[in-house]
Order: sequence, then structure tokens, then C-alpha cells
Amino acid sequence: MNKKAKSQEWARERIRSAGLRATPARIATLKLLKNSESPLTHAEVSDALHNLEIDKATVFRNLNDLVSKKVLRRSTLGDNVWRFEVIQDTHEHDSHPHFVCIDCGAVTCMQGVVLKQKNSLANPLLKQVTEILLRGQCEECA
Amino acid sequence: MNKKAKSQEWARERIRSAGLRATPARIATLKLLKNSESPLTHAEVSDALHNLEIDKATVFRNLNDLVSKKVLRRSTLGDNVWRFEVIQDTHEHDSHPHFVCIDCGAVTCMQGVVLKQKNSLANPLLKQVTEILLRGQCEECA
DNA sequence: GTTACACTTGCAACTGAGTTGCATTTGACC
DNA sequence: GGTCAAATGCAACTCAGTTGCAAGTGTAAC
Repeated sequence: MNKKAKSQEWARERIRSAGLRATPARIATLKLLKNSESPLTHAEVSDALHNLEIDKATVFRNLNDLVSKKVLRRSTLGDNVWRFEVIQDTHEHDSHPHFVCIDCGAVTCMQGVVLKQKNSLANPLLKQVTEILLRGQCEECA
Repeated sequence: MNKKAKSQEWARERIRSAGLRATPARIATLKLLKNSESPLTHAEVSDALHNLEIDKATVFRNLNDLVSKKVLRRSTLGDNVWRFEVIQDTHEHDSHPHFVCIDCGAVTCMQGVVLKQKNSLANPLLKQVTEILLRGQCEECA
């Protein structure tokens, strides 16, 4: 099986095992996000798939469906637009912070960064944090 | 001077010292945010001031003006809506993380929390972080 | 392979946040 | 009080995201 067919089969299997139907729109969406280096907005996904003539409402619904099935992660990067990325199986429980450049919008995953309490007073909120978002300037824009 | 007049005078002075004109709309906006316990959305501000018949465009412009003059802080809490809060003078250079409850929207300042690198590989991005946002469930909602 | 039907899709119309251009009004300094 | 840049009101706009509904399609069961 060649690389393209393998990617196709992977996407198909991922969608089906989530309990959803493997439609062309969903397979294309998932393949696109899998191959992307950083999370994509709905507009970017819609744009990339425009040659498949998939309606924007369909793209939204599929992205949201895949999020609710834990196939994708939906995050907000400070510009009030949702971004979507594939949840890697290997990182499933490794919720690393994301760094977002406030100038160019580029997103970086920060695997080696953790949150620490400065003082000994335990903050109970720390245990319930589900997402960490850092904002600033990336090296390019600084 | 009574409490109300004091608050009025405080807002007036804060706006003027930022280099802006102290208009009724701006004074009302600033007083409202000063007395609020948590950041407010534009819609909430607009709503609260509706008896003053201030146009929504004016509210937006004033909020943004006050943000650019560092009188207010504008943050996004994960629901893709901007929220505004007064920057307290005492915390001006203390960029502590904010914790946002994904259910009720409540915002908490986390003074004792810092970010650490797990491994020794220095991540240059860490030096350029200007804002840290944690998302999760607050104690009430957990 | 055919069939049945729930799940998906496309379309179009909608909501709600936020922006913009422009004519009119007004706060602050003289 | 007069002047003028700054601020406002209005209306029309953009853009993200949602929704209702009729038509189409993937899948499981035959």
C-alpha cells in the first residue's frame, strides 16, 4: 500500500472507530489536519478543500463532530477564531501548552514546559486545568 | 465628596491622564468595569449602559481606545468573545496567569503560579510570553 | 448485489461580534 | 464664548459560526 492510500485508510479507520461515517468530506478534513504542522482554522480547512466543493456548514459540522468524538482538539488562540488539530494517540494524556504568536498567528506546541506553584499554598484550580495557552511574539516577529 | 462623585472623579482622571477626552460614555464605561467583579463582554457593557443610549459602535471604540491606552485589559476566555477589565495599578507589571472556567466563565488571577521548563533545552519562546491563560473547570463547576 | 434508513450534506437564511465611513456633535484649551 | 480635533450616532458592512430542511449517501442487514 502506498503512502497516500495508507493515509486514506488511517483517516477512514479513525473516523469509523469514533462511531462516525467515513464520508469523503470527513476523510479529506482529517487527512489535511493530520498533515498540517499547526492547528488550522475552519476557514483554512474550508479553503484547502474548496476543490472538493464541500459546503462550509458541512466543514463546521464535521469539525465539531470530530471534536466531540475526541478525534480533534478545538482551541482558541486569542484571535476569537477556533482552530482544530488532530489529537495524537501518543500524546493523548499529554496536554502540552500551545504558544501563539500575537503578530503572525503561528502556533507552536511546547512539550517541555510545565506549570509550577511558586509558593507552597496549593491552588486547587491547578488540578482542573485542561488547557494552557501562552501568548507572545515568536522568534520571527520579535 | 461622596462615594459616587469620587468614583466619577476617579474615572475622569484615569481617562484624561491616558490622553483621552472624558466623555460621558467613557466615564460610564470605566465606572462600570471598575465596579464589576469579573471582566465584562462588550454586550454586557452595552446592555448596562443602554439607558444612556450609547451606540454599540461607540462602546466598541471606547473599549478599544482604553485598551490601547493600557487602562483596560482585553482578554479572550475561550468563547470567542472579548472581555474587558480595569488594569489595577498595583498589578501593572505583575503578569500573573488567568484561570478561566470553561463552564461559568468566571476568571481568577493565579498569583502563585509560574511556568517551568521540564528539560534543560532552553525554549527561546518562553522569554517572549506576554500572557498566560489557563482553562478548565472552577471548583464550583467541577 | 440490492435495499432500507439513519446519518450526512448542500443550500440558504440567519445570529451575533466586531468594524468602518461619514456627517454631526462636543470636550478642552485658548 | 469660540475653535477644532476628537468623539459620537447611524447605517451598512464583514466574518465566524449556526440552523432548518429537503435531498443524497454510507453502511449494515438481507
